[in-house]
Amino acid sequence: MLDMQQKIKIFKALGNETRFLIFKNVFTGGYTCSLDKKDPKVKVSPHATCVSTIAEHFDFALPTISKHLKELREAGIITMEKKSNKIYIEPNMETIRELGSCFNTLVENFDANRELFFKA
Amino acid sequence: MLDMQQKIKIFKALGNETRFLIFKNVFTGGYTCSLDKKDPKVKVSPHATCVSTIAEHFDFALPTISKHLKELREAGIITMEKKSNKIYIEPNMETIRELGSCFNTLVENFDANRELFFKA
DNA sequence: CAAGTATTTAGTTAAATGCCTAATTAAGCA
DNA sequence: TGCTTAATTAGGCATTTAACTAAATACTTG
Repeated sequence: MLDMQQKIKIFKALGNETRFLIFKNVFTGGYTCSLDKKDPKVKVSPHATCVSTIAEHFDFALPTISKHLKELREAGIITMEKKSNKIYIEPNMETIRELGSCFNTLVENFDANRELFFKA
Repeated sequence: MLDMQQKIKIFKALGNETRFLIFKNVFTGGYTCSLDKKDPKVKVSPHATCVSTIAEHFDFALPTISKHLKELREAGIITMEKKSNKIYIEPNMETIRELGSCFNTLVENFDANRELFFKA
């Protein structure tokens, strides 16, 4: 279960347009690290990408993207795994799933309480 | 459906500890506006509270709480309705529900895509 | 080991954020 | 019509954030 501080970190991470777009990119990119296109050196998930490949899609300098990725990783919504001299990045589905169920629980409980209150 | 900018606003709003706690307070408070306890003047939902009642639970000045509430309202996660000279505040379940289903859709699609990729 | 590739760290700067107090608006009541 | 209550607006200040460039680290390869 995500504790409150962790949830706040996640919201903070996604509450910035650039980071939100980076997350979207990691999540839906659907491209391998472009550096591996011609000559793949390591075996990774078909969704995995790497820092400089993500940066290609943005007008910000590489260190800026790197810092944003660090914040997304610290929030637990992406994973970054070093293989060879690159870092392969994937969404952390476990966290996304948990976050979804938090909201579901919130809605269900609220509905249940309302029903309880208004029952005959 | 929540558009991207709206989602970012929601995340930004909840990505600050004070606002997160205010939201929690609005959501789970379970108390009427304390000013109405003895002598209720208007009829509101049993969950509704008001700005100064929320502020009682925090060590921040009233204008600070007011500003935070405004941000939560602009993000669409609470509603604020003026009745008499007080403002009654409630969680906006519609937005919470939508946000939950966004994450659910994200998870489901990802799982579906993964399954598609790895199928025999 | 030198050169190249991938990424992070350090240090700087401008803008945004979060808080405060004082003043203002709005509504209800004696 | 003034007095009280509820909330917002205005203005100021300290801290944090998000960006940059330059330098450092880590790993690979000739």
